[in-house]
Amino acid sequence: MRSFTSSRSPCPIGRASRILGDRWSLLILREAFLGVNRFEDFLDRLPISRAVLTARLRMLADAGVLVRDPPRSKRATYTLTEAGCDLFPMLTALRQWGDRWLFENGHTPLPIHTRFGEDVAPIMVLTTGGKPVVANDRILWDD
Amino acid sequence: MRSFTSSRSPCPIGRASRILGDRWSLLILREAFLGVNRFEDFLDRLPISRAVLTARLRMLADAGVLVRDPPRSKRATYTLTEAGCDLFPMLTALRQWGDRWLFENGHTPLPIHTRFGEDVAPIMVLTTGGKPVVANDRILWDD
DNA sequence: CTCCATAAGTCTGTAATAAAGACTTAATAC
DNA sequence: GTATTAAGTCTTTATTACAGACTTATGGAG
Repeated sequence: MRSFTSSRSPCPIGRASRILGDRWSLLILREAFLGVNRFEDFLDRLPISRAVLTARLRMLADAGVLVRDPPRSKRATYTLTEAGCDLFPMLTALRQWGDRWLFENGHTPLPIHTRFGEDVAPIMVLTTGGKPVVANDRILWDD
Repeated sequence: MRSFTSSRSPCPIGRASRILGDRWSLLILREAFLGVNRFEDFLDRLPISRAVLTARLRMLADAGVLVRDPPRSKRATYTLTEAGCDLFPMLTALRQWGDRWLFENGHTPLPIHTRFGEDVAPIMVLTTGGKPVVANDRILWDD
């Protein structure tokens, strides 16, 4: 029983929203990036019901974001695929946005250290030539 | 009647997912970035019901992503706030991800021209020193 | 090999949210 | 003022979510 058929939208955001646009997918992926990969561990860390977690993990696997191993038995692990790992820039942008706009004044995000000992810089949209692109360059959104 | 009370999660992704983690919010924002700002225009461009669109627009306004003007009468417009515009990097990252992973082989995104005549570059996560950060720098995700 | 503990998943009844579309209200054009 | 239409509400039906008990299968201990 397949719980996900991919969207046929011509728009990448339309397609992506069918995968990520629900109450749990972003949170499941956050946990996956933190290293969580077992069913019961997701269950412990998120206030989600078992049935919905089953459905979401299956959907994310069908969508190619997670891989279930072994594919056909119990006691499986769910880990990020290459496509899943590639959501890292989007999730980081979302995280930065949340830190900027969803906390009371005075909130400072927990310090983030990379293996270089440097903080993560604010994510920017740049042209190939390195010039900043802003939202009201509306042309960007032609579909 | 308020249709949204902000999340108290200590995690910015937890908070953000309460705003963006549903079937319509990302699509409404996509349209908003395209310049759509009237109720009936959103309705024409998305297969959403009137009642749900009413609720979502109110939620997005309560969340500070859109602003409704005038605030208390009909015939209003909904436009992106500064916080809403600041979702541009996240939406762009999502768009790039969708273009990379959600289309059959051979798909090339529609050419995107900025006012500089240059394409948009792939969004990267960098340290303040300009070094690339990758997903399994797991430390990044400590909450 | 058998049995046990437990991870993963299903099932059931109830509650919340969404869909479709008719109906209502109010703002603007004339 | 009246007509038009944009914005929103209401009602019914359908979908999805929830809590929690129950089932199934797997890996380990002996």
